[in-house]
Amino acid sequence: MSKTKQEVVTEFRCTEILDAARKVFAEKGFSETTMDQVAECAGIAKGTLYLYFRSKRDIYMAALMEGIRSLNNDSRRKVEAAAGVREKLCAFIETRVGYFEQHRDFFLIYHSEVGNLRVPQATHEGQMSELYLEQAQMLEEVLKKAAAAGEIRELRPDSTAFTVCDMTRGVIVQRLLGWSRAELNDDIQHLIGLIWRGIAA
Amino acid sequence: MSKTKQEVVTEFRCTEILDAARKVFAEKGFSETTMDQVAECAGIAKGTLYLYFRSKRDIYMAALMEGIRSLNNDSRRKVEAAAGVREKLCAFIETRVGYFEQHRDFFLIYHSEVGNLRVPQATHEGQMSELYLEQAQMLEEVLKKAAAAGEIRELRPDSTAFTVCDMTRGVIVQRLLGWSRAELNDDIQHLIGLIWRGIAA
DNA sequence: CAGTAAAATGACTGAGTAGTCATTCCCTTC
DNA sequence: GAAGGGAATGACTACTCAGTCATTTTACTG
Repeated sequence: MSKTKQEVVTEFRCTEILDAARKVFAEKGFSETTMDQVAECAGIAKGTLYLYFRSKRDIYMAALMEGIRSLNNDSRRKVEAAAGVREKLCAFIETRVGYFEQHRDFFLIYHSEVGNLRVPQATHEGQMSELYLEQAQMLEEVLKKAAAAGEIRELRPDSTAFTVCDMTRGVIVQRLLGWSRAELNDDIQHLIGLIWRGIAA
Repeated sequence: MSKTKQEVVTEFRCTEILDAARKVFAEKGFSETTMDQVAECAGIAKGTLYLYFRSKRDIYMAALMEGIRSLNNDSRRKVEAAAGVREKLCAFIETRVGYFEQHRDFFLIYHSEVGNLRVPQATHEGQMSELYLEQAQMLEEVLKKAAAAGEIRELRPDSTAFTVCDMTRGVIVQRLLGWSRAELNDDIQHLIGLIWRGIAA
């Protein structure tokens, strides 16, 4: 009973902290953000942060990982629900673009972290690229099956999967930086058109 | 005479510093790199750095800008020299992939900076994205002309240009992280195949 | 409405580092 | 080979900030 209550409070605080973290880290980046800023944004004292997280990096990684996990789950669900290959691809792209439009803060962290190819922190080593690879592998499976069924031509599914991910990310960046004035759906359809002709049998 | 000599020394020192900077910034990222490390890597004292550059950020941006400028020049030259559209595209991708394979340090900085969508430093504001857009615009021109000549189908040249850039960058990342075990040329050809079918008339 | 335990606080500390500048070094010139 | 001046040096300063912990606040219980 009391334990449940405690858990609820803890979860609430954690969410509060991670939301604040995403906001400020997105604005300034990891190094330029101070714990005082995170605390202020979350409306709590700095010491409190350390009741729920070990370190600054911990908060950052937690905010990042949670977002990626949630995004991957969304993507997987939508892709599985879609019927044909083209629809699955469409679902993948739409889900991701949509998710990031809804969570710009998260995208900024995500994108900047993907930009960090240098060796990650020991504790989280691998975890990040594991989650990153997960999305690509999901697509890879779709492409493999489609190729086996003759629905698309034979090509290297791994490389192609990565490329689709890259293109999707690219569209999001274009939109975020205001380089694209088109409607969201036009951007997506344009991209799908390009990909589909590229891989069609 | 003496002025020329001084200029030579200055240029030499600057090159020396920027090379060292690229190396250490690539390893650790901007914030985690100390000026002492840059100095040590360049084989000079820290104070000397400040005889040639105003600040840490100055060195970083100089290293970055010089690289981008050189890359863009290479790309433009090769693209202009190539005959047809497909060849121009090929030249673009080959040049960039090749350049980055030769300058991995630079790519790490470049890639991490492209990952920073937050507001850049006041002084260099815009300069970065200007140089970044330059490459895409070059491609855009090629695509526009090709579309007008009926060599490729009609599509949004701006968006497509960005997408090609994203895909190119993606291939480089795959190779750098060891996610691709294919030969360099296979990766490039695979990508071109994908793009060409995607945009062909 | 005490009494107590858990949660929250924020002043403080210690480590780290960008940038400075008095001093030293070295090269040129006469 | 002495004098002069510009280049190089690195100890030092002034500051920032992650993480701590003694103190205060809050919440619960009997």
